[in-house]
This record gives sequence, structure tokens and C-alpha cells, in this order.
Amino acid sequence: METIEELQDFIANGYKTFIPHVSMDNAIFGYHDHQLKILLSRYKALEGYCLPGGYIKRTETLDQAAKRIVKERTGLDDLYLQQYKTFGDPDRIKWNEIDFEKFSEMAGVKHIKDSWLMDQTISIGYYAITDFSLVTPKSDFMSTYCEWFNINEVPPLLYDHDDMVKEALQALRLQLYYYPIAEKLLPKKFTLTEIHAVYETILDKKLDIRNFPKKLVFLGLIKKLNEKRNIGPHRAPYLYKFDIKKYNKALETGTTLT
Amino acid sequence: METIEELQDFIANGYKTFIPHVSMDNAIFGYHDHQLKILLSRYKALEGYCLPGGYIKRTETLDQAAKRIVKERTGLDDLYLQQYKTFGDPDRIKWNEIDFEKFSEMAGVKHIKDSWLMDQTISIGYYAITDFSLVTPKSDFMSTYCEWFNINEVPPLLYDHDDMVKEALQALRLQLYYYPIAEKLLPKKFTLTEIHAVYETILDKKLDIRNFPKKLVFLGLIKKLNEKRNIGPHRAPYLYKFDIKKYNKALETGTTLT
DNA sequence: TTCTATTTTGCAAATTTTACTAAATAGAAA
DNA sequence: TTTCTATTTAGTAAAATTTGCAAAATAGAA
Repeated sequence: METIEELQDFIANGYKTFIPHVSMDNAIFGYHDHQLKILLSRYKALEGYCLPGGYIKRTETLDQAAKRIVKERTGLDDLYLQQYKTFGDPDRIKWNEIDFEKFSEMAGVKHIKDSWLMDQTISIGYYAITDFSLVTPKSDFMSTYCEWFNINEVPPLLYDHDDMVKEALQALRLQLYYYPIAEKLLPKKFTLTEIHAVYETILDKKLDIRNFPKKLVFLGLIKKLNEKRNIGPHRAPYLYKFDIKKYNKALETGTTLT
Repeated sequence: METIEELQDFIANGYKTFIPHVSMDNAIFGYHDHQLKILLSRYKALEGYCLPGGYIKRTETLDQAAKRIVKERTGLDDLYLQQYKTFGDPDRIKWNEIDFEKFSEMAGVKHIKDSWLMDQTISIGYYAITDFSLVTPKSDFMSTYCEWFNINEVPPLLYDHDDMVKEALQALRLQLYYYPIAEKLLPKKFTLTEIHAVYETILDKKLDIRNFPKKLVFLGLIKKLNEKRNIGPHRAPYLYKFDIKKYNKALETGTTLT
């Protein structure tokens, strides 16, 4: 949403385009060089941070909605997206956290409390993961900003979003064992050290530097190339790439690491 | 719903009690003696079978709603319940499958198409599992019947319920490795042969009769008792029981079998 | 006492996982 | 050209786990 006219139309008529009582909140994780971050938004009518979210168009699937919402914030189209849980506690939204007056004023709309937006809503949780160095977080008319936070420095969030982050991270870590999620976090050609760092950082756990790559190669998920990378005054590491065929098969059937 | 008055009130005013645009469909699995079944309903206004479902009260959590809906069909309170996925394709409900005239006539309500019930709806999927020998499926005013179907003899279902069953079964099988679901499917005291059958049947897969129980005992999930059961002219098998402490710990942290 | 159907148990082989350190090497510095 | 530094790479033995097998035990019926 870019203009106040759009916002007013959304408040007045959004229920025609979007499904009321259903929203979506996305835990967008970002990895780069040993760091795991998450994208948080600060909305103008709210004191505090929350996950970027949105509503679902009547014409789109849930996956499409998640993709659209994530793209609005990251500009990226091609990240790993996964539905992990739907949240529906009746008290998941603390209405007293919302400054209705401020919101009314901002939007130039009276009786905001009667809007379709302010009724009880369940929220579908997706998580996404991408390389955060590729992303410039985008704010919109509603939010003052949208920024990457280190996963260990996430402030207390509004609503039930603390819980969402916890569960999303749990799901991400579990799925990292089954699916080659790392593929989206590395360049086409990468070194063993780099892929090792992805797993260690996301899992927040030490993995043996000698045995770990052995397994990836053994499973056939990655293939050694006949190229090296120059990294200054050190021995040049070999480059590897994901094996797309094995990758897709692993996506279907699931694999196990460790 | 027992009476036509209740039904009419539900159609007219249900949106005040329930969250519109959100429903819940439950894949209720039943196990007993080498058989895995699923509970299917046939509604009066629909040609065909579907999963028993319902709506979510504005005052209850999703888990509570699932528990209530499952209890309506099975009478049971204490079965294993798990949210597994939310379904939201815009074309998941094929409106032409619904006989509006029949429904209108049955309910004694005109303009049923304008009801809050007939707008686009996303559906939250839970699966449940219980011992089907403990259950007498219950129909209600809306459904002609509700019955156990062998998992291999499920007819094509309405809407996206084929997909739901497929995904629910997948989730059940995956979770059987992580959680001691079997606890709900066996009497307090059971034999190794019985628990072995639970796993083989649900997974639809052979498990070594000698090695499999060893693992369960080794993990501490089950404990040998100093009792045997008389089973006619054969060697009497020892009885086992679940270790509740280990069980709860396994529920929290997850375990792995095989 | 014998017989039948079922439960129970052990071990060796194969496989997988784990733990561990020294050699190689690219470029910078001397 | 040589030395030095920081980093990558590689192999093996020990430990743990999983797998594959078959024979003995036994409760009650005949």
C-alpha cells in the first residue's frame, strides 16, 4: 500500500478482495555469513514490532499469498517458503495494544473499530528463508520500518508473534534435516566451508567439519566441481554445486542428515 | 445439531458464535487389531462422502475446536489430536457439488446461497487417532450417516478431502516415528505383539519382530511388567506398559524410531 | 505325555557414525 | 627464491548401531 487513498479503499472495501477473518504472518529468516536474522516490521499504529503479514486474496492459494506478501517486503520471488502452523487462540490479538485513535487519524477514517479488519482473525503461519544480503527490506504506508534483526536479539513482539517465531524456527530447524533448504542460501557454486556454516548457524550447533561434508557428498546432494576459488593467501578450496536431480528427489521423498 | 430449529438458527446467526470463512476438517483415524480405518460422513445435501468437520467458536482455541468436533462424532475426549495443515485453495470447494435446493428444502430456509456459510472458506486440518472399537460413530441432523472406512477402501471424496486424507496420513506416519502415538491405541497393559501390529499397520510396512520391541524397551518408552496374559494354548506373553515419564519427555523433545 | 501355536531370546556380520591430525597449498612477506 | 601464515583437504581405526537369522521355551489342549 503506497497511498492514503489505497489504504482507505482497503479499509472500506478490502473484504471484497480479501478473505475476512483470515490473515497470514510470515517469519522471514535471512542467512548470510554465519548470521541468522529475521525480518521485523514496526507499524505506525502499534507500539512494538511484529512479523510482516497480510491478507489472502479470494483468488489466490495460500502459497501464492505467502509468496506475494514475502515479495512485498523482500522484493524476492524465489525463496524457500513453507506453511508451518495456523494460529487461532481467541486472545491471540491483544486489542488494547492497538492505538485505534492513531490509526483512525492516520487513515483519515472514522469508526475504524467497526471495520472488517478489526474482527477476530486466525492467522496462517509461513516461514521463508533467503540470503539477507540480497534483500533491502521494504516498508510501506502502514509501517515505519522493516528491518533485519539478529535471531538472538529479537525484542518481545506484539500479539502471539513471539510464539510464531519460536515455532517457525523449530520448523525450519527440523526441515533443514529433511530438505536441502541451503540451496537457496548459497551461490550456485560454493565451498564446503560455506555450506558447513549454513548448517551450523541455522541449527546453532557444532557439526564436525570433516564428517559433515562427507555425508552431503555421499548422499549425492552436492557434487564437487573441477574448479577452485581464490581466497587470498590460503589454500584454494574446491567449489561444489547442488545436484538438481537428487535435490528434487530429496524434496519429494525427504532425506535425513545426521 | 439435533433439531431443525437449531439448524435454522445456525444458518441465520451462526456467524455470531462462529468465525466465518474458517472451517475445520478432521481426519479421524481408527486402529484396531491390524486394521486402520478413517471416519467418513455423508451429508444429506451432498452426493458423496467427506471428512467430518465444523466451525470454530469465537471463544475457543483451535485445539479446543478440534477436540469438540471430534467428540461430536466419536464421543471420545481423550484421543491423539494434531494440527497438520491448513487448506485454502480458492477452488477447494466445488460449489456445483452442493445441492442448494435440497439443502434449502431440508433446512426450511430460503436464499441459502446468501448465508454466511456459503462464502469462501479456508479449512484447518487436524488429524486424530483412536481405537475404533471404542467408538460408535454418531450422525447428526445434517448427515445421513458417519462410518468407519478401511483406509484402503476410501471412496473418492468431495471438495479437497482426498488431498486432506493423503496429507493427514503422511503426517500421522511421520509423527508415529517421533511421538508415542500408539499409547492411545492400546490398553494400559499390552503385549509386544500388539504394539508391533500397531506400527506395522499404520506404517503399512514390515518391521522386524525381534529387533523392533528391543528398541522400544531400550528407549525406555515401554516397560516390562511382571505379568503375563493367558491367550489359550500358547506360551503366555508378558505384558508391557508405557512409561509415562519417558513418554512425556518424548512428547516434548521428540524421539526417533528406526 | 505329547502336540501345537505362539512368544521369547542372542549373536555375529554388516553398516554407519564418530573421533581424530597431519599434509597440502595459495599467496603474502621477507 | 624462500619462508611463513592461514586455511582446506583427506583417511583410518574404533565405537556404536542396525540387520539378519533360528532355536528354545511354554501354556494349554489333545
